[in-house]
Amino acid sequence: MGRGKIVIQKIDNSTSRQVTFSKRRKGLIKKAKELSILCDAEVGLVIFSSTSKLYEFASTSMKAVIERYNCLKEEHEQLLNPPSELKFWRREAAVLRQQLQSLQENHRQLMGEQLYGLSVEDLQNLENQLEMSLRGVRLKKEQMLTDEIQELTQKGSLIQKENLELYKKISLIRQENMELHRKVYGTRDANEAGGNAFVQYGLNNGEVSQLPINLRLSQPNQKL
Amino acid sequence: MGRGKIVIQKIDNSTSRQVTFSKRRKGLIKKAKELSILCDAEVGLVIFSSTSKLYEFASTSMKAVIERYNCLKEEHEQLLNPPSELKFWRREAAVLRQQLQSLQENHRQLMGEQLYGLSVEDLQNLENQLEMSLRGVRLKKEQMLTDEIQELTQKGSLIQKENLELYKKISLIRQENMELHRKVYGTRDANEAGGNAFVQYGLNNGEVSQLPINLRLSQPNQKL
DNA sequence: AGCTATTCATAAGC
DNA sequence: TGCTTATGAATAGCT
Repeated sequence: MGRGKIVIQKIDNSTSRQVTFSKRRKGLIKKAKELSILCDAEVGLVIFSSTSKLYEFASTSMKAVIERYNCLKEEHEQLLNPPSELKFWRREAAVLRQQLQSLQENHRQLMGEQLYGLSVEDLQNLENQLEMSLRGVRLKKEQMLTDEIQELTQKGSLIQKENLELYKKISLIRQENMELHRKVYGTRDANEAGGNAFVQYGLNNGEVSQLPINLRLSQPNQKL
Repeated sequence: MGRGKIVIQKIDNSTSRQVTFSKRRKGLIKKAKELSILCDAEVGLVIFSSTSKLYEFASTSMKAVIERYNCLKEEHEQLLNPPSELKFWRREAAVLRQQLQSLQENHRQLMGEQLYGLSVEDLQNLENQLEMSLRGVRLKKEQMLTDEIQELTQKGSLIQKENLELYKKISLIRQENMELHRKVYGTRDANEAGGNAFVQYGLNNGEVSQLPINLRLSQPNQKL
């Protein structure tokens, strides 16, 4: 019924499909309504579009139709009725509460509390568990500290290298400076004005170069 | 669409109504099916005849359609039905589930697992906690062992006392026996028939009296 | 249950 | 989305 015959299969063109859906949905609901009136029938119609939009028609009310339907097919009632859903959530809460309590007791025992009901064997197991956990935690901590130390050591040695370079540069510049002095003031004493500052910076060159070694020393002593 | 136009109202003639119901019902279901196929929609259709006979069509399954329908409606109704016990229990379950998850994470860390997100400080705290727990558990275990040992020691010394009493009795009875022997057989040797049994039981009197001391010795060495 | 005249729904186009 | 129109489908009333 239309300008041309169509085959009943999914309409490829999305727009066309949307238009057809709109038209036919309207027609279907109209016919459902007519049937219910003409023939004194109770009709319920639910339509979900491909975009999940809901359209519905019910001659009485959808709730009544579904309930009547469920009454006839008593199997489903469990998940669909509000009272049974209430039951479900109550049970769910009870189960969760029990799990929580059990875990809390376990937790308290792991924290060294509430040990009254335990046998010596239970206590021994708990002790073993705690020792194992402790070992794991210590291992992890050590690993992290070791990593950090390694990183610091690397950074330290890098900085040390940089320092050495800087010292070399300073020494070069100082030499250059002294030569310039000599050229400017003749062969007289060069340590007068510009020289002092350099001497202070470069005073204890050997001491600074030992710093990275100190950093390395703290690494291997961490084990317990 | 028929030989004549009809008004949409309940058909009086029962037979005619029955016929129309049959025809239109078939048509309605056909159109519902076509809509679901053409437009990729999920459709559910329930029809109760005036004689309460059920006819149904569902593109997927009626159960799925009704569940989907209820899911959508529940979200809507939640805002309209504030004082719902259902709502309460759902929230309760959600809260409990969250608590449980939090505790589970904590628990796993206490068990030395899942330490990936923790800082060195966290790990140190965890280690301290575990050490404290371990101390508590060991203390409790020791206490129980000490108690048990004390009890055993008490029982042992009680039994030892009882033994001593028994030895005294035996010794008395033996003397009495020997005297009786003397009276019966004259001044001759008394260690012949009846005497042997007693001698075997009482042979090493001094050794038995040292047993309770052994029990006591094991008590103070338990600490670690 | 079949038939057919008639009405209706709707595909295509704008 | 709405309106129009040609056309096929649905079906009212009859047999």
